[in-house]
Amino acid sequence: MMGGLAKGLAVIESFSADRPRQSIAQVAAATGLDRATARRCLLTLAQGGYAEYDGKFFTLAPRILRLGTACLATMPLPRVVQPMLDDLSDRIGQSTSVSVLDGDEIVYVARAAQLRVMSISLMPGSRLPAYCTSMGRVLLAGLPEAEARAILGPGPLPARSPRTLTDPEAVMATLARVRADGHALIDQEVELGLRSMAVPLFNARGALVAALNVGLAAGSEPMAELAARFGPPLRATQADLRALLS
Amino acid sequence: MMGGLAKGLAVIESFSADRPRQSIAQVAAATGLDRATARRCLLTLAQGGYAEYDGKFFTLAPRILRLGTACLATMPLPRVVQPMLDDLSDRIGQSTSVSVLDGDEIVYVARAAQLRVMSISLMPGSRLPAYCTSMGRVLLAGLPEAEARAILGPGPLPARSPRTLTDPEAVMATLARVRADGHALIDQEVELGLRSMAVPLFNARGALVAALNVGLAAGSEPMAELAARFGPPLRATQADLRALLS
DNA sequence: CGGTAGTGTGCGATTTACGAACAAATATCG
DNA sequence: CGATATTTGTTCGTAAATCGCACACTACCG
Repeated sequence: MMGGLAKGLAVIESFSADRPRQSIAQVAAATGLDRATARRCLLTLAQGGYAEYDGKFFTLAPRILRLGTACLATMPLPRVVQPMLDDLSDRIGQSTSVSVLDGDEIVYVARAAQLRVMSISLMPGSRLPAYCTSMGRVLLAGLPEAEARAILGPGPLPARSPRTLTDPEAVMATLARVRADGHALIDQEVELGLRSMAVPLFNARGALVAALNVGLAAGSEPMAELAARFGPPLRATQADLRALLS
Repeated sequence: MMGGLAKGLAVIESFSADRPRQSIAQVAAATGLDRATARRCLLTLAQGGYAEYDGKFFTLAPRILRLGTACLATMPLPRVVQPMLDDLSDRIGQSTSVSVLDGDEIVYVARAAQLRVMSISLMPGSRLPAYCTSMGRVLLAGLPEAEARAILGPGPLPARSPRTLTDPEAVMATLARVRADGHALIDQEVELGLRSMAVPLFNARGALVAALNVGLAAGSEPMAELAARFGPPLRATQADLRALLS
């Protein structure tokens, strides 16, 4: 309906860690927009304080963060779960997180970090693919089979580690298991040395709204023991949050 | 130049923690746009997956976070400082943060939390006013006097606690002190029970690019001791980062 | 010097935004 | 309870904006 707005948002999204500084032509190429249009978008962003221009390259300004945090702030989820996440994390001595599904990715909305075991640093707003993460499996398991299959696509899925399941049907099979168990276990599929366990978070009406997980360094213990150790505290937090989530 | 984009961004910013769900008319009132225009913006956002519409109210969708995180990802700052922040936080056993200045607010770009002492939860993208925070004082002290005074405005500044300095000239006086000391100390000005100390972060060319702070619960010790205890580790990290920042 | 890549600037055709008007829902009040 | 106000959502015609193309200009290189 409003082309200009959609184009401008696409321009913002064209910036990433790989391309923090872009020229007009680069943005035009990345977004498929005409150079003149990209220029107008970028100048508008610069005028609004959302971007900076040194005459050659454009950079996003901190003001852009207002857009994202407006969303985080509007979600009651982070505010409600953060205290319980901190508490849970303290009790079990491991990092815990809450995420929601956005397309084929999970988006972290809250996190209580303990020890750094991952190579990348996760924070609210960070994204990981759904198919190879414990929270992603939990969230996919809550969808109708056809929808989950559509999100996974025809495959093969990118192997983030040697242990990643790359066949969509293999992932679909784990989803059935997740539904039966009420939790998902991931053993070094997203990154070698990292294991995690996730449970779904339901609201008071019983709808699946998010996932809660614990991540820890891979050890020698069998995965079954992991479920025995972290299942109870996770389920306790899950139950506590059930009444608090709308 | 591109009115539609600017209006759409204003619509996104009109959402906040206080107003997570807004009707068309509410958005129109908050942004000063015509109802028809606000409607087009919102429908465009919904069509792009940035917002959700239940026929009555609009809500921002997680996809919006892509815009903000696109910016965080483009900033080399978070990636560079996060490991050193974690390390520093472990060594001194307190929460540490890095922020940059955006207008009259500081924006957190990285954070290593230890114990929760503040009533609000801070995360990358969070904002606080500059005038009453240690990092804000450091960043204001790096500006020309006239600019700092312009940002502070005519006053009086809102008193976030009984100890908040509300007179812009009083704040300006502390800035001179900050320049002389090379650090800023804040004693419960942003919130009762919370103290903090900040140092500036310079890049390799000597330009002020951010501020680094440590926050801790207020105790009985004099503020001077705080400077003696945390000054050395803060300055060590400050020096380590100097070469890494461009 | 010619080629390449990038930027800035008109200029029609098209699209969009504005404002008012209409329809529907909600609130107010006798 | 029913009728009138008031607010909200939607539609529509017109005026003004943008879009995409084309061309001129600069800088950089072989």
